[in-house]
Amino acid sequence: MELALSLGDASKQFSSFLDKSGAKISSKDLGFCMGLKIKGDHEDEDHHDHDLPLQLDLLPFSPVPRTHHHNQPPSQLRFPWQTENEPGSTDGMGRGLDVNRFPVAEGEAEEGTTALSSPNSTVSSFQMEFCIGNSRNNKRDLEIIETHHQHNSSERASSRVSDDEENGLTRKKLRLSKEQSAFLEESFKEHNTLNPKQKLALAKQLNLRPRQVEVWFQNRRARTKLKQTEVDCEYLKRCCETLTEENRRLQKELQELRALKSSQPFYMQLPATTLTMCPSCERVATAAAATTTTTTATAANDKDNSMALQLGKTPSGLNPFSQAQAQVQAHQSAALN
DNA sequence: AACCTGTTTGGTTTTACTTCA
DNA sequence: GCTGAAGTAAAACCAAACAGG
Repeated sequence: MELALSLGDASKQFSSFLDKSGAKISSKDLGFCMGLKIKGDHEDEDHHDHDLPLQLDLLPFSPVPRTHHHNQPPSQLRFPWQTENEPGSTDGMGRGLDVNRFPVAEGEAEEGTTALSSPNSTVSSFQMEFCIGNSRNNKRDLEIIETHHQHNSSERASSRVSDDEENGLTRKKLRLSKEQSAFLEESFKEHNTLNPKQKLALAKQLNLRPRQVEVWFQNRRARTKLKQTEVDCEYLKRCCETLTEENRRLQKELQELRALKSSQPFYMQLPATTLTMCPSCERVATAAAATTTTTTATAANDKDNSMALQLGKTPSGLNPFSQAQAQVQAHQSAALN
């Protein structure tokens, strides 16, 4: 069994599949497709039907013919910012996803409604009634009276009015279908904000209220921001851990240097010329200058940080502690000779 | 008017538990 | 008594909707 998932130009990802199934697609179409090719346990047998790929097109504009949709032509949508000449656009505007179709449109395109609903969708859908009040400021004027299908998920995926729905069980919330969400998601990738025109066009295409589209984009932006915050937080956490570790290492190094200094006072009195450098020109300081610097540093014994800084400025590339050790060893061998 | 942010609401999924064959 | 399937209630999660700034 082979499973392939494609975002974007489905024609490329599934060319091998589609070649076998003979499906023709336009390379211009943008789609979200999932291909499933089942090879049965009896591949050696003559079960050709097992080799037939199954491709699910999860966006309304994905290019595979919808043979499971009563041979209806695929309903294709375009983004509001696309012109009719742009890829993905069709002249079939205005008949989009209608899982949350307005009651007005319910009757005229019921076949399409059913066809566009994924049979495997667990998404609920509702029949809505809109009672528009007088005040435009009162958001609740736009009452949604919806009743929930109490049947199985595939039935819930359609927008048909059931007997239960007529009971007037009011809900204010509905879930968008996968197709609607996917289309909004694609729209969001293009533009994470909408101008009023785009909002209206999207709402029309998806058979949603403009307010729903607006809220969806708001929530989507919030989710994006939250995710980004989490990522940033994680990054800062790692930075903090790295710096803490570095700090710990430097503290340890400093302690070792202090111990070295107290155990070998003779060598530490020697001018530490090779341990210092001029902070301005970043060259190793002269003996006199170094002496001055060293004296200063020694006088300010408490200010170990400055010493560490100086040590850290050594141009050799070795770590300061190793360099100090090397110097001590050199002095020791010189003293022995 | 549009957006952000925090909160509420409710649908869906997961989990823990019980019952039963 | 043990096991696995089936059912169920509560918890957890997530997305839609709302309110206020």
